[in-house]
Amino acid sequence: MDEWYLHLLHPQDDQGKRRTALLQAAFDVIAESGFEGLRTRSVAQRAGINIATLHYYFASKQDLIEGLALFIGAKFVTLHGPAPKPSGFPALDRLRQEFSDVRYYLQRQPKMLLVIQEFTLRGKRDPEVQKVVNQMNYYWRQSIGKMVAQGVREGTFRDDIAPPEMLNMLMSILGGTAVVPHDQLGSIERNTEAWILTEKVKKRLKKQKGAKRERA
Amino acid sequence: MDEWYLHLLHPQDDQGKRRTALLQAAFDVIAESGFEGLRTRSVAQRAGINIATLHYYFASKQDLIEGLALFIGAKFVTLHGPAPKPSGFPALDRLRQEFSDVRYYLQRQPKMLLVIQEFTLRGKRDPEVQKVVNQMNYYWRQSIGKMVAQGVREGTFRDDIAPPEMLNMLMSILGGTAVVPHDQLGSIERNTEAWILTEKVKKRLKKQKGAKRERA
DNA sequence: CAAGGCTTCAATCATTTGATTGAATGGGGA
DNA sequence: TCCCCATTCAATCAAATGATTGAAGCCTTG
Repeated sequence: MDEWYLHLLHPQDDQGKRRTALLQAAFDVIAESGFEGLRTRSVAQRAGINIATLHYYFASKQDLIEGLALFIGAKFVTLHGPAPKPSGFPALDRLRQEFSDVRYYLQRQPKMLLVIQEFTLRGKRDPEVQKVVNQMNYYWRQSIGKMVAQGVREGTFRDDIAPPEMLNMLMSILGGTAVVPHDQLGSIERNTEAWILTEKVKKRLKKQKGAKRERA
Repeated sequence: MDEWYLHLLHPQDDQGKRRTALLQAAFDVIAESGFEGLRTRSVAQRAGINIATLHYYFASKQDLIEGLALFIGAKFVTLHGPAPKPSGFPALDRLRQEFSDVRYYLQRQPKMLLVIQEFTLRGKRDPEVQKVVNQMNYYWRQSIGKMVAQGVREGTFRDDIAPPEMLNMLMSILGGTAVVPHDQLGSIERNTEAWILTEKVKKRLKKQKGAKRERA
């Protein structure tokens, strides 16, 4: 996924802004009523625009949906939770960033999560949408794959598990957080760290923590 | 979740059979086109029944959907993958049964998985559907919770992780398998066992495996 | 056989929905 | 100023859609 699409998020001209307003309206409608309740009329009304004008910007409903898919894809790669405090282990920081992102989506962007799920389902019967969904998944998997490689190389992550297997486990754990009560995310994060970090790093972290408590 | 609803799956009389045929047809339509494409006409046609007759069995489309939710809830608790070979550790067998179930759904019942996801999304805006979805999740979580308790009690599962936390991890791992390439499920199962089993049990299993290889 | 009620169906209704049309609007350039 | 063209809109169309109606079919019971 390249970055050519960023203009979608920050349109320059009036034309782009109206397009974006329509996409945002479509996003809201889907978040509220799902694809099941997506009506071109509702989208136009919510954007304060005539239906015919909507069809000026998007030839058909399908066009609107595909435009929204790209819009969401662009947002997905730029939305992040707050960065964790540096721990001295870059790969661990990246892992914590992943959990921070999940937390951010669950708590601050639940609509985004909903709409992504709607698109994931629609992708099963809509090849154009599927493309974008696949890109998002690929991007995410790739990013976690790099983190695993770095963690093992650095000695932050244990090396007795083959990196692709470690990647699978992380994908499953992170992806599954959606089915777990939201207030249990901390528990999952802690246990994931306990599972993935080497003993040496865990000891080092414990020492740091002890020193911090000392100072306080 | 009780078992009073089993009549939904094995109707006795003609009336029940026609009802079930309609539900099955609705299930198929949703699997193919989602709620987005659910039309009473398609359902009736697929069941080879007149639309008015559909409305005789289900007063409204909403009625049909709620009926289908119960139907799926009933199927959910009865569908299982093949039972694993007994390992000598009951809790481990239950864990393997869980993975067997996931594998079964992914490979043999992908439609069921799709439709459950559709209902999960719809539940967000439909309280009646939400009830059934919640029941299914509760049932599943409960079942895994019992397994964890048994595993720790037996000494099959490690005891240095609080059972509720172990439950969270398992839910996340199992729930996340949907986002991982299906052929990686074996890798996840192996690593989950490696994570959850006590050293003693792992050694015992390795010895069994060695003996088996000896005999061969 | 006749009565009564459960079940089915073709036909129809009112509304919703995606899309189009042709006229109006308004700003920029010659 | 006048023209051009991109943009916007009220009005409208044809098809789709959830639901209803009234007649007919069929089985059980007396």
